[in-house]
Amino acid sequence: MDARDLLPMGEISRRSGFAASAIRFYEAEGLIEAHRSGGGQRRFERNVLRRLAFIRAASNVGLTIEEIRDELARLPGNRTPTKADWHRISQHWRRRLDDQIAALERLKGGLDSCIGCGCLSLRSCAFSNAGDWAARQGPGAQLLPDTLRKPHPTRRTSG
Amino acid sequence: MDARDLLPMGEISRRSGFAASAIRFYEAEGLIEAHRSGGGQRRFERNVLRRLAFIRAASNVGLTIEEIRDELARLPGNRTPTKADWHRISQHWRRRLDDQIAALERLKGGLDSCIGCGCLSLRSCAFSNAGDWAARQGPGAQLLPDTLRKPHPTRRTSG
DNA sequence: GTTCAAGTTCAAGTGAACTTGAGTTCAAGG
DNA sequence: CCTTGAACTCAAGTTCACTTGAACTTGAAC
Repeated sequence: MDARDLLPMGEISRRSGFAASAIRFYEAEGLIEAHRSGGGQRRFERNVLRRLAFIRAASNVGLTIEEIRDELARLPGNRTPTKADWHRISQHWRRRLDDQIAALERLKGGLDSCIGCGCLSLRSCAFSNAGDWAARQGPGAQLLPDTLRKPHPTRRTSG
Repeated sequence: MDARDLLPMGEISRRSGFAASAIRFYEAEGLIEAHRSGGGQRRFERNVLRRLAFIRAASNVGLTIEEIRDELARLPGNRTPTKADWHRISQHWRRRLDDQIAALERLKGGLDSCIGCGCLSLRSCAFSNAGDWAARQGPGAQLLPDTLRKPHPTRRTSG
C-alpha cells in the first residue's frame, strides 16, 4: 500500500459529493475505513470512492444505514463488486422499489374510489381508515409497506 | 351548540384511532379545535372526527403538518367538504402520488441500466451520481422529487 | 364523600442521518 | 519559521411528528 495512493479527506469529499462530516459519520458507523497519516488525519484508499457511490445509490433507494452496512458487509471490502454481486443486490433493490410503487398505486386507487363516493367517511373509507394502521400485521394487503410508513417515533415494533 | 353533542377526548381518540397525545398535538398545531368543559377538559364537536379522517388520509399521502394545515384552512371548518372540495384536493394528492411513482420508476430504470453495465462508476452512472443531488434546481429531470428526498437535517433550502 | 379512570399541562425524549460549533492541530508553501 | 487552509475531536443541535413522564385535576359512579 503506497502512501501516494491514499487520498485525503478533501479530495474524497469533493469527488464523492459527500460532506466531510458525512464521511466521518460513515466511518464511525463502519461503512467505510480509513488509514491515518502520521499526524492523525484520514487517508482513504481509492476503493472508498466506489463504496461511497454505492452508499449514495442505496440511500437513494431508501435503505437505512443499518441495511447499507449489512449489504456492504457481504461485499468483500477490497474488491470491486463483481457482476454477480451487483446483480444480486440490484434484484433486492428492485423488489423494494416495486413494493413502494405498488403501495403508492394502491393509495392512488383509494383516492379514486374516494373521489367516486366523496365520502371520506370513517366507517367505510379504506383510505382514511385507521384500522389499516392499527392492525400491526393484519391478514389482508396493507395499504403501505414498512418502507413507506412514517416511522412512528417511539412506537416499538419488536421489543 | 348543545353540550350533549360534544365528545370527550377518550371517545375522539378511540373513534379516530389517534392517540390522545396526537390529538392534543394537532390542536396545538391548529389543525383542529376544541371547546372546554367547566374544569378545562376538551370537548370536541362531531365534525372533528371528519377532520381527523382527513388528516390521516393526507398524512398517508405524505403531506406535512404544514401542508395539511394549509389544505384544511381552505375547507370551511364547520361544513363537510363538498364534492367539489374533495375533487380539487384529491387532484392535488393524485399529482403528488404520480410524481412519487414516476420518481421511483426512474430510479428503477437507473438500476436496470446499472445491471447492464455492472459499473456503479462515479463518472458515468447516473444512479449513484452525486451531481443530481448537488444541483439544487438543475435544468433536466431530477432523479427524485422533493417529496421523496431524504430531508437533510440542517440543510436550509431558502434562508 | 370517596374513589379512580380519564383528563390536564409542560418539559423533555425519540430516531434517522447527519450538521454545526468550539477549540485544537496538521501539513504544505513561501 | 510563519502562515493558512485543511483536518481533527467531541458534544450538542437539527427536523418531523409525535410520545413519554411527572405531577396534578376532573368528573362520573357508588
